[in-house]
This record gives sequence, C-alpha cells and structure tokens, in this order.
Amino acid sequence: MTGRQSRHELVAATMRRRIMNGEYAIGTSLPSESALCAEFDVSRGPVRQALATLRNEGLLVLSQGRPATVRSRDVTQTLDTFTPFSQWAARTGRRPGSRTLEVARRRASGAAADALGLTPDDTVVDVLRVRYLDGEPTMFERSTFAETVGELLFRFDTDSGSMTDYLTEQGVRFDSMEHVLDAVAADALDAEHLTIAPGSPLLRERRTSRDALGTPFEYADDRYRPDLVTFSIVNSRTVQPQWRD
Amino acid sequence: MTGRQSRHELVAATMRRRIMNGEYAIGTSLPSESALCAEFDVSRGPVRQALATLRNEGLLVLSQGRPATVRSRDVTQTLDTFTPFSQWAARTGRRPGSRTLEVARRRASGAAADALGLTPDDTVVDVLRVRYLDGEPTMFERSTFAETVGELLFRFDTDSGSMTDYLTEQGVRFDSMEHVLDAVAADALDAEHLTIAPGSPLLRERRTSRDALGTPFEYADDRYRPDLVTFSIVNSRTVQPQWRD
DNA sequence: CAGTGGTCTAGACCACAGT
DNA sequence: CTGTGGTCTAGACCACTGA
Repeated sequence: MTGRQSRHELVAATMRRRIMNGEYAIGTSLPSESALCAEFDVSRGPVRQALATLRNEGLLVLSQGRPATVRSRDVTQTLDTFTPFSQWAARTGRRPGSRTLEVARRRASGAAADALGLTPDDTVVDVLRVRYLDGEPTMFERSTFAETVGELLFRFDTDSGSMTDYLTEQGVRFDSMEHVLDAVAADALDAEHLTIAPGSPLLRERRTSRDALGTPFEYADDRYRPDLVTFSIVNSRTVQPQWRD
Repeated sequence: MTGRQSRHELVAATMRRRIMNGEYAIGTSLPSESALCAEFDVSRGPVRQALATLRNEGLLVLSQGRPATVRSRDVTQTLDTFTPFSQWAARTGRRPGSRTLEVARRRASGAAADALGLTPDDTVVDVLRVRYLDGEPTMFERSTFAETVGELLFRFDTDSGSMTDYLTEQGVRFDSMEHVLDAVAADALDAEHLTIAPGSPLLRERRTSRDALGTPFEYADDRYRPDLVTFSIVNSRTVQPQWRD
C-alpha cells in the first residue's frame, strides 16, 4: 500500500493534514527541521522536500533562521499542483458531477490542432462536458485528445468520473501541463449550459498536457463561472533569476 | 549587486542562458546529471536543485531514467506571470508606461482591509494607476498598502517606474505573494481607462504580498485586457527532486 | 550567544530507460 | 545489462534569528 509512498510524501501528507485539521494553527511556528527529522525518523532531505511542497501549496512561509510558520489552511485550486476537477471538488468537500454533451472522433482543426501539432489529416477525439459542483453547473469543458489517447474514452462512461484518473489507469502519463488563463465573454453555448447571461465574463483555462517525452496529447478549453471558482498561486520572491542587469 | 550567488543559482543561470540562446535546442537531451556535476564541479544536490528550478520555469521536462529534455526556450511563458509589470514588460521587449490617477491616504475598508487584516481604525495608502504597453492601456491597478509601507510612496513618482523596485530599495521585503485569478465585467472606471466597452470581460488578479513573517502589507486588484495579456503556468504531476523552489 | 534554516558534499540504494 | 534519474543518509559549514 504505502510502500509506494516516498518518505518526503509521507511527511508532507502528515503535515498537510495537521495544518488542515488546525492541529498546527495559522500563524504558529512548526517544529524545527531537526525535531521533524526525529519524529519521522528521516534525515533532513525528505523533511526539507516536504516543507518545500507545502510552501508551494501556500500552506507555509519559510525563512532563514526561523522555523516555518503556518500561512493558511485553505485548500484552494493551486495551479502549482496538478489537481483534476473531480479530485479538487472532493478535496474541498463538494460533490462533483459531469454531463457529457458529445464524444466525437473527427479531423483536427483550430487551436487544438495547433496545440497538439496536428494537421487536418490527423484524427482527434473531442469531448464536451458540463461539470457540476453540488449540482450547480460550474465549468464548461471542451477537450481534444490525440487519437491514440482519445480512443480509450469510447470505452469509458464520461459521466461517471474523472477522465484523468481513467486515462492514468490505462497507462497514459500526464507528465507536464501548461495552463494559459484569460477571460472571455460567454457565448451562446456557455450561457445555456452554465445558466448565465450571454456575454457574462468567464474565467478560461486553456490546458496542454504532455507525456514524459514532451509530446502534447490533450488540449482543453475550460470555462469557469468566476463566482464559483477562482485560481490561486503562491510564489516566493526569494528565488531571483539573473536578469537583474 | 547580486553579491554571493549560490552554486545551484549559478548552474541554473548558466543552463537557462544556454537554453534561451538555443545552445541546447528544443527537444534535445541535456547532459546527464553526473556530466553537469563534473562540468560545474559540484555535487548532485546543487545540480538537481538547478534542474528543478528550470523545470518549474517550464524550460525542461524531467523524467526518471532519462536525461532532462528541453521543452521550451520561452521563459516569458511562465515566469512573466507574476513578475512585476514593469519588469515583465521590459523582458518581453515592450515599453511599459504608467499614469497615476490617485495616491491617497485613507481609512482601511472593504476587501483590502480584510486581506491586510485591518480595521476602519487603521490607515492605508491607496494607489490607482493605468498601466500601458507600448502606449496602449493594458491594465488597471488598484493597490492598497499598509500605512508604514505606503508612506514611502508619497516620496516616489508613481508614474516613473516600478513601485516594487522602489519599495525593495527602501528595504521592503516581498517575501511571498498570493495571487487569486478570476474574471470580472468591466465597470465604468475600467472601461473608461482601458478604452473598452463596459461589461467586457477582464482578467482580474488579486494579489496579497507578505513579508518574511507572513504579515500582509499590500493588497492589489489588477484588471487586464485579456486580448493583450494572459497568464500561463507550467507544472508537473510527478513530484520533485530533493529540493524545489 | 546558541539554535535555526540554507546550502553543500560524498557516499548509497532503488526504479526505470535504452541497449 | 549499464546508465540514468529519484530518493535518502550523515555528516558539514555558513548566514541569519532571537534571546
């Protein structure tokens, strides 16, 4: 079971739970690294990696000479970690839902073809879904998959849960994802399925997923109701690249 | 000015330059970690930390058993997201501009007071600016500073350049920033200064900046024209080497 | 000042990649 | 198989924090 979990993941998971429980309160200091090493019986490496993970999730503030302090216990949709819609919903204690409008095999075209590096000679699989949180329409998803991956979806009930989880089980490796965020006015289709007025502002995430070799195999255009979902990212300025000349 | 540079920073800076130069072409493999250790005469720790940095910037794809491969040479794709406006503009080869509408000392209220943890008894400094790229109005910025920091701005020409750089010179430490992204319809003020129609979708970034102790001292509501600016983030599902930043 | 985190070294073992 | 990266250890030195 947990044999697959590395030590730094175990430490991070334990600390994350304590922060979310309130066992480590906001504004308080964590135990020192050496104390954590003793508690988990590991060396400093895994402990520091776990602390870095939690800092990237926005839960901790790290600074030199002073133990880490708890910054937040929020579980927001941080773009720093890859969190598919279904998993994110579950983690925030809400019930995710899906209604599939279309699963289609067709020729590649438009922005998706560009992102996937395909020509009109190539075939793709498009999926159109409305995603729900606690029964409320929250996001409208237009996904395009390269054929070899998309074919797997014809054997999957796209209303039943996470395509990402299913594809991962089928051996598809989501190695890196690029997210481009902007705002668009709701078109007629968006408005109808998200039950909002046409022209309302929507938060759009365009996503390109790549395998371990860097080859893109998924392009998605997801439009969120901004009253229901926001994205957040925490970054630290302590890392300062060189272009300060 | 840069003073002491750690070894992993030196390695990261060198590799970043080579990727941006095209010396390491997109799609090719980097030298193995042991080769890099030999070249820079460091142990694996600093080399791995440097690779993790470049991966987080979206330049590299890392995977087990195979040397890192170059994914992109466009640093702006990722780091531009939340670097200060002036620096970001300069890096993308465009001319930044500012027009200040207001610099005011007043009582704390609203979302800014909440974010800064202040009450109406506390005083803040508000700054309203229109930001330009190559002369075109691009972003409308509503910033609120805690009094001790904001006071410094009365001695600064807010049209002349980067408030962030100025405040940093004055000893203000931007240790971490939290960004929340969503979409809003342009209000009358937005529309007037960004020369768009009222109700147009805008990409909003709400930012809270904190010092090393985690105390917030800046809250900003920045609204971007989505036809001119987008945000992008690259991340990886596989969790990271021994150190991240 | 003592304690802390930031960095670094020189080893080691394992899982995975390509041969 | 060999070589690679992912993980871990047990030390060490330095810079910074706070009493």
